[in-house]
Amino acid sequence: MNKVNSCPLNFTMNLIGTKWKPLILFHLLEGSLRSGKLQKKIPEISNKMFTQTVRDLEKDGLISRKVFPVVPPKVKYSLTNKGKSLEDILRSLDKWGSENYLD
Amino acid sequence: MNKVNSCPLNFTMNLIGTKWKPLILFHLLEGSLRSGKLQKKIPEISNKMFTQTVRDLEKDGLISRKVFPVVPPKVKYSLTNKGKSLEDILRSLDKWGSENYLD
DNA sequence: ACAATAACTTACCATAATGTAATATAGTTA
DNA sequence: TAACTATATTACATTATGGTAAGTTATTGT
Repeated sequence: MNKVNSCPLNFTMNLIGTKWKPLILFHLLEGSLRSGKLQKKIPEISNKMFTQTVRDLEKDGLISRKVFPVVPPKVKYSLTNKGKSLEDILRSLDKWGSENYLD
Repeated sequence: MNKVNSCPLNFTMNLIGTKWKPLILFHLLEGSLRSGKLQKKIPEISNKMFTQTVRDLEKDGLISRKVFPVVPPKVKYSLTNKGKSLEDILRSLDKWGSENYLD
């Protein structure tokens, strides 16, 4: 996508304005989670989109990924400080949704 | 798109989580604007996407569209109360963008 | 009569986002 | 030795989003 940012808002939307990103960040607000548990918080997401989305978020420095060298694999995701700085926004978006769900 | 909402946040993102919607809403925060003026605030948007997006926003009750029966046409867009209720969120998103632009 | 105007609308095409299903990995347990 | 595990990857298909360029409208100014 040709990501032009005519204003800061646009920059933000290009970073988190997708179907799954805010949802994943939101579920990590309560603390770090193993990959499987995080994914189960979002039943509708496919395996592929989950991996793809957390990779994107990691690339953009919003979450961190810690791999434990065990078998079967163990991976934990958590918010970075940058990710945490979105907390108010994520909660506001969620709140707005709950207030406007019925319309 | 199959819009499933496992949490309110998802509902919100399905409503405004696109490339242009937040931008248009944002520029209407300062008051109503004629179609052409609004579009010029967002130089990168194509004619088609502009119309398509304002129609979507109108359908979802976030903006209102007033047509003046004159020639050449005159159309004004403004935020509805529902749209105005996004003000804090829009400004927060914009603020976050300006604070994280450089990274 | 004819171009200029503002706000669309349409047809057509390209790219990005998302989905499904199958497969890989390699120790642990049966 | 074969199934089980949690995590991830790959190939392939579909749907959503975005873009370009041309056409439409009806009155006003020339």
